[in-house]
Order: sequence, then structure tokens, then C-alpha cells
Amino acid sequence: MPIEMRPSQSLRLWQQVMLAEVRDDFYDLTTRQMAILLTIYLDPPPHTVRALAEKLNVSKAVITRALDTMGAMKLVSRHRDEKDKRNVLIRRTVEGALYVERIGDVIIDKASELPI
Amino acid sequence: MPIEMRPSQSLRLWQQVMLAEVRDDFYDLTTRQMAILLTIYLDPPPHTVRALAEKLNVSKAVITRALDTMGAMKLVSRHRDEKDKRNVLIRRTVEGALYVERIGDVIIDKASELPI
DNA sequence: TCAATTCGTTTCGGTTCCGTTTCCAACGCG
DNA sequence: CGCGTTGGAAACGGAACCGAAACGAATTGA
Repeated sequence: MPIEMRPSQSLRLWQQVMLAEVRDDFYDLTTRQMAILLTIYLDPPPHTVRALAEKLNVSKAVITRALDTMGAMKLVSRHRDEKDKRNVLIRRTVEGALYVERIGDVIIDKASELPI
Repeated sequence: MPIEMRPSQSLRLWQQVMLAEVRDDFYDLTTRQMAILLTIYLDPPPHTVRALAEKLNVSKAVITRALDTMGAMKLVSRHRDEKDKRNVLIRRTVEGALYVERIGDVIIDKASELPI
């Protein structure tokens, strides 16, 4: 069964998750960074800079910088593609997996508390 | 009935909404700005800088700056409280209401498309 | 009345992000 | 081999944001 929500519920859910994120500010990711992170963790690998840039409709430089930031946070890691050494493959990390998992927990938690 | 989701569904929903936001970049709001905007539109007025700052657990300066930005985008408006002229009351705008409504539409849309 | 408090804004110095352009190593094809 | 193409990073100047602190105006209350 597909998830069904009324407009007021969807917005309230969004607000509650955003508030949780701001209040406990685990990592202060931008919307773009969050979209990149989730794509890396949810879509099947391999992930390259170029492919991510196309999927998000942004420039490659945006992806490179986001990977710099999230790499420093240890949320993702970069590795040269040995098959084609021009490519960089982006991989998940244990820390990143935990972070993403926690986001999912927050969403489910807030969804379950939603007024009917 | 409360909304129920499995972890994979919740994360996929989050990703899809983030991707929609990034790709069509309507307004490029930060997580904080989005939390503030939704609170103004979903929680009952009146909204003051101080109350918003407490609700989000951030400094008043953060709220002031976010209101500057979103005010320039015409998503919210500021008015002096005539009862107590130290206060600033933050109000909704037509443009902001449309924007918030659209976010709700995206969430519902993406939720309905979620794999079972 | 006048000092203390409250509210929101502004300023400071610093960091991070942005878009664009330029660069370089690796590839692939003639 | 040489040369155009590709993938990603680096460089550039500009814009936005940050926390902390200082600031004025409005209010309170002794």
C-alpha cells in the first residue's frame, strides 16, 4: 500500500524533521549536500562525480565541493577507479551509514506522532 | 490512522523530495530557513524573533538574518507590534503560502510514488 | 524618574558556499 | 605516436552564513 498523507500532515512531518535536524544539529548539511548523501546511500553504485552532477542537475564543481565537505566529515569516501583512472568512485562509510540511518529513524518517529 | 513507513521508504521519500527541491531549485533555502518558514506557516501566530529562536534552539541573530533573506524573497513579512514596540511580529505572505503549499504537494506526490 | 531589563538588529572577523573558468591527468582513436 | 576529448579538481572573486558581542529603542519597576 502506498503511503497516503493529507497536505497538513505532509507539511507537519516536514517541519518536525527539519526542526529535529536544526535543534540537535548533528551535521549542518545544506539541501544539496543532503540530496547527494542520500543518493549515494540509496541508489545503486558506482557513483561518479559526473553522474551525480547530472542526476541533481548541478555542475560538477558543486559535487566536488560537497564531497570535500562530507569527506572531511567522514560521511563518504573517494577512490580512484582503477579501470579508468580519470574517474573517482564515491563510496559509503560506516559513519555515513549510521548518519543516514538516524535520519530515517527521525522521519519514522515524527511520522508516527503525526496528528490524524 | 497514523502514518506508517518502513526505514527504506522514509529515506527514499526524503531523497526524492530533496532531489525535487535541488533540481527545480525554486528557492535555495537552508535547513534552518526551511524550519523557520514552516514553523511560521504551521504553528499558530503570533511569531516573534525571540519565540522562534527558542523553538529552534538558535540565537536571535540567526532568526533576524533568516528573516532578512526570506523577506527579500517575499516569503514572510515583518511588522512592529503596536502593543509593545520592542516586538517584531512575523507574518505570512501570499507568495510564501504558495511556496509552502507547493512543498506539501511535492511530499504527497513523492510519497504516493514510493515503492511498496 | 531613572536604572535595569528586554527585544531585535547590527557589527565584527572569519568560514563556507556559490558559479565560472581554467587546469591537468587519463583515455581513445586515427 | 599525437591530438582531441573526458573526468575531476583547483583557482577566482563574490555572496551568504556563522557565533559572539555590542548596540539602540522600548518597557518595567523601584
